[in-house]
Amino acid sequence: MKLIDIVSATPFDIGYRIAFLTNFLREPILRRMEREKGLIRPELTVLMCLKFRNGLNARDISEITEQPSNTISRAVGALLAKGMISRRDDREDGRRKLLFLEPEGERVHDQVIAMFVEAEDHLTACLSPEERAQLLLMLDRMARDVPRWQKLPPYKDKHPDD
Amino acid sequence: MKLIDIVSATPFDIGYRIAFLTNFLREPILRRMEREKGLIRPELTVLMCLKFRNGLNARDISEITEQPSNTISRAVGALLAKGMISRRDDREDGRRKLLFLEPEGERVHDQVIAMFVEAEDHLTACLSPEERAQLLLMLDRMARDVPRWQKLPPYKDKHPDD
DNA sequence: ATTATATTGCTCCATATGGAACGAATAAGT
DNA sequence: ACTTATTCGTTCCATATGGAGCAATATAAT
Repeated sequence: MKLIDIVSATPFDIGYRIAFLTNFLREPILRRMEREKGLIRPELTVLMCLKFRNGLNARDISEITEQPSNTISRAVGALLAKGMISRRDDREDGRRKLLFLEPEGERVHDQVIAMFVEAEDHLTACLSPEERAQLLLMLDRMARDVPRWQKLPPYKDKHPDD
Repeated sequence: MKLIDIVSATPFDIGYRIAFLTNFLREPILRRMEREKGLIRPELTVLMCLKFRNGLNARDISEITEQPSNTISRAVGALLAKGMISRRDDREDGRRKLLFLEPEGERVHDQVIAMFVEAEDHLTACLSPEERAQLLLMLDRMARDVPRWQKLPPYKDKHPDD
């Protein structure tokens, strides 16, 4: 018996398959990143944010990624110690410390991203180019729709105290 | 700035969006399950496996879900203590201990699944019925294709020692 | 000015999780 | 029969992670 059979038997077809794919796509790579590059997950999160926009502070990254501030704080400390990012005070607000991607950080970032790109090729190998484009459109629409339902009151429990 | 903008800027469109959706779909529910039902994730894993097929042993569940055996062992112990599952020795092999879902376990399982079903409705609200069906087909094909590339030698590192 | 409130980044602590290894039970080889 | 190898479940240990709260700084109110 395979896990996919259990997945198929559940009444949340799409969500479970998406979670299933995430598990087998992302986990091995992150595990390997931890082992070979010595980076933990929030550290990659920070690198990706800074790669996208340099000069953010820890609070920005925490809010964008919806990760706890202490998690980001730890990651920033580790990346600083490794010389992968640098930090300087914001002249306009002494509380803020601006973060910048250093060459070493960008190098490692790009290496990890390359692993994900390779995995993506495997993942989508069974799709035609048209299907792939269509899938991307649908996923993008769903992703951009997340904020609409994410902030709804927490999903109601249909059986509170049975 | 939103996280989805960073997602869009990466060269692994589909995989990242899938991981993004998984994060915002699954994490809040699992967090809530831990808080309100007192179940941790591997415990739900065990319940789902037994709901699908009663009488598995811990090793079966470990192999099906590709979770470490100690993780499953802990979850089984916790579920036994709560009376959510039961266990009896296999007459044919004294090492194996067969696991069975108890009514209390099934009740909690169904409650958690109901949360996922509700989230799935939110997730797919932006799709037409035809799109939804098509998405499901593609996701299913990709999920069933995972074993093909999963067991390939670990993804090559394109920049080993730059 | 002075007090109250908000924000930033961090540390302490509890816990979830995975890797390694171990004892018990079984199977395989000779 | 006896030794060796394998399998099952478990415990020990290291670590990643999140929640709560704290000190420093900045802003607002009076």
